[in-house]
Amino acid sequence: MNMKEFSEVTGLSAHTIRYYEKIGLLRHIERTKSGHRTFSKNDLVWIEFITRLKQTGMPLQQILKYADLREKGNSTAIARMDLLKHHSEALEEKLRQETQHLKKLKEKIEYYENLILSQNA
Amino acid sequence: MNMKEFSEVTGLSAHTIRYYEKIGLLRHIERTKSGHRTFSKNDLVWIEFITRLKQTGMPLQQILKYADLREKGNSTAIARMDLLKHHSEALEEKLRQETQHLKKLKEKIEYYENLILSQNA
DNA sequence: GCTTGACTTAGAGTTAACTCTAACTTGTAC
DNA sequence: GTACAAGTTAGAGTTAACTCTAAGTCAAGC
Repeated sequence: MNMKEFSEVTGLSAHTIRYYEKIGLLRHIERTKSGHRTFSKNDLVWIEFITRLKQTGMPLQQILKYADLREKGNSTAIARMDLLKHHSEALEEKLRQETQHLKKLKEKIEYYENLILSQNA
Repeated sequence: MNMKEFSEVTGLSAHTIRYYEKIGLLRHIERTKSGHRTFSKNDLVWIEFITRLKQTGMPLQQILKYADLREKGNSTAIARMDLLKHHSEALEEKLRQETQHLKKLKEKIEYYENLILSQNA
């Protein structure tokens, strides 16, 4: 898969993909003999995982730590699992808070609805 | 309420509070004759609302739009309600996605748990 | 073989949201 | 009345995560 295609399927710009490689989120990307990147199915799976972590609010620095552990092989399985466990707990807490915020927002919307009804009465 | 107290109850630094005033998120903050800010109960309610919007991912620019509408009085009630409705819909969608992400994360954690069990067997 | 679009790099620029600094003034506890 | 903590301003600096630029090389269709 060339850069264009990879960019399209991941939804990330070529700039962003190169940036991710530069900071070490993507590693060992194959190259053609002329120097162009060639992305594999594995690269795709990995970047989708990165995207998932990112979309749940994990900063790239911490994703990088996961990438470092992954690089070191099987012996780091427990450390990686711990990292994911912490993150999923934080995410659960965030979900609880956001749910609470949503409820309050809806109450405020309802307040506006009543206000507007009474203005038109 | 002076700056120190307001900072403590809101959990925001004095720097951040002044910054919020500078960009127009906080307006008409009273001053003592010597120039020190004095925050009211109203200011507190308003900043808690700002914080809620912020914590659900609304950028300050958009919160500022809400503040502008609020400034203009009752005639903007519908516009403000619309803004909140859009945001609460976006938030609902975000919650759905995060819930999905959480599920996948937990699956991955379970995968690690099994892996580690089999390594120790 | 030439055009046009895609690719490469190093490094500069941008944006949001703070965060800090310097230089100074005010308030409060002894 | 003197420390010292807390307040003020304008403006500079920081951080994360891109995003773009310049200057060039490569690939594919005609």
